[in-house]
Amino acid sequence: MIYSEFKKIVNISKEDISGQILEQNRDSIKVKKEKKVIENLIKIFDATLGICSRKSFQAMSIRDLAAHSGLSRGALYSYFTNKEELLNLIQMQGRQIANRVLTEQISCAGGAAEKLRIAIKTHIYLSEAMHNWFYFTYIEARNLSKPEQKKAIESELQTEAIFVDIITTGVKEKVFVSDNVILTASVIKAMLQDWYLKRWKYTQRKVSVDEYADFVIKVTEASLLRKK
Amino acid sequence: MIYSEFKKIVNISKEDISGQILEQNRDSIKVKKEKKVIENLIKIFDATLGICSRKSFQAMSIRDLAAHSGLSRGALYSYFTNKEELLNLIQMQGRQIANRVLTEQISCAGGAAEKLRIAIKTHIYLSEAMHNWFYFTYIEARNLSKPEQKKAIESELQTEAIFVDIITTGVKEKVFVSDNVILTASVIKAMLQDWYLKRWKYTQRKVSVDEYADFVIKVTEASLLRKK
DNA sequence: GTCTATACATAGATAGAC
DNA sequence: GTCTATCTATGTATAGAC
Repeated sequence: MIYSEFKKIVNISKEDISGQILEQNRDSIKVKKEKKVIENLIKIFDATLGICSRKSFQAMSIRDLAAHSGLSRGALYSYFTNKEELLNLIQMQGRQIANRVLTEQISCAGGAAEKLRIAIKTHIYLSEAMHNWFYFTYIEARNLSKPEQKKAIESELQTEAIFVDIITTGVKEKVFVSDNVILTASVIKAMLQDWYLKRWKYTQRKVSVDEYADFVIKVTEASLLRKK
Repeated sequence: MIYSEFKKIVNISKEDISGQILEQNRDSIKVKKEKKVIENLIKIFDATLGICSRKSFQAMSIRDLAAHSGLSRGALYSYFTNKEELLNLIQMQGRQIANRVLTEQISCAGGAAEKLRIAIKTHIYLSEAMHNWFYFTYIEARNLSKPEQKKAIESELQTEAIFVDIITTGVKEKVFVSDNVILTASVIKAMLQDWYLKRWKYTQRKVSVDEYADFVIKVTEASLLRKK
């Protein structure tokens, strides 16, 4: 799999999902023409993520968003009932895309060792293609309402569970050795996360996506693979 | 070194540093009695960090802070000229304590392998003892002014450089093998950071500080130590 | 469906009493 | 040194015109 191809898949999902978002939020979205809604939702999401890569969601005013999205303040409120709901919509959208792509990709793989490599690579590719969203989700999670925070945590744990499963299978198949599967999965997640939390650092140092992914795979395998 | 002893060291530094903060900010602190200043600065810092473990700095109003610190709104402005400056003060204080403790502890160690183990353990102990501050610093870094952001980045890179140095020495001494020292240091930092960014997860799973530290050391050594 | 104008709330900062 | 009262700015949300 090559990164450029991977990016196309994500873009397709992006439009699919905007339709789904509409379905799931018919009540709070007042505009009726489906085409218009999808078109404007994408504008709104992109503008929000763009602004919030530089400042916090709270620091972004509706005035900001109106200016960057091209819609007026009044019009914006036809797509969400209040600012908090916008925050929820974005989180929902991102989780859905990420989840779909990740599970799709992993299902193709064969043995545990290959599955692990693909899971790592896909996750890093995903966070590269949807960098703004990954960053936004992590950094704004604490400003969600309690029930939405719960969903975010579930999603985080679900991703971790994918790695726990792969490693557990690998241990059973005797290709991996690990005395603490959960902690292993945790630190893998930590390394994956660094790619989108500290992107400025890697960009500055000209570390490529593939270089980083391969390195994480190497470190992981050094600790998991049976020594000969 | 045991965690409980370690915590005492940090508390001593906390008072020392409040004095230093006063020295460095004579111009913006209007209150003259040194004892009062130190006493109230500690109140203000603790209250801020406490509130900001639950919501963002921006979401914390001066009214919130007044209520939690025990000082009135008016009085607070005797200790900083505006809210942004308070943010800077806290970052400064934290960086100074962390930096001092980390360099002190590492200087005691012998060979590269031991130095690496102590550096990892100290960093995790530190972020445990000063959890609120570490979390706050990371999460609020993006809301700093450009020059203050630069200082934060320098501090981050400086910590990473400590690990780069240790590993480089180890490679020269032929106790470590690494074809990419900088990436190795980066992923070590990523694992260290997870301890304070995802503390809820580790608390929930009853993973102790020492267990986590030992695990990070194990993973690191699996990738760095020469295979026999 | 989208805009402009505006009501209403909240937060930062200051002035002057104690 | 600290407090209360208050000014001013900014931001969310809505109402009604187009």
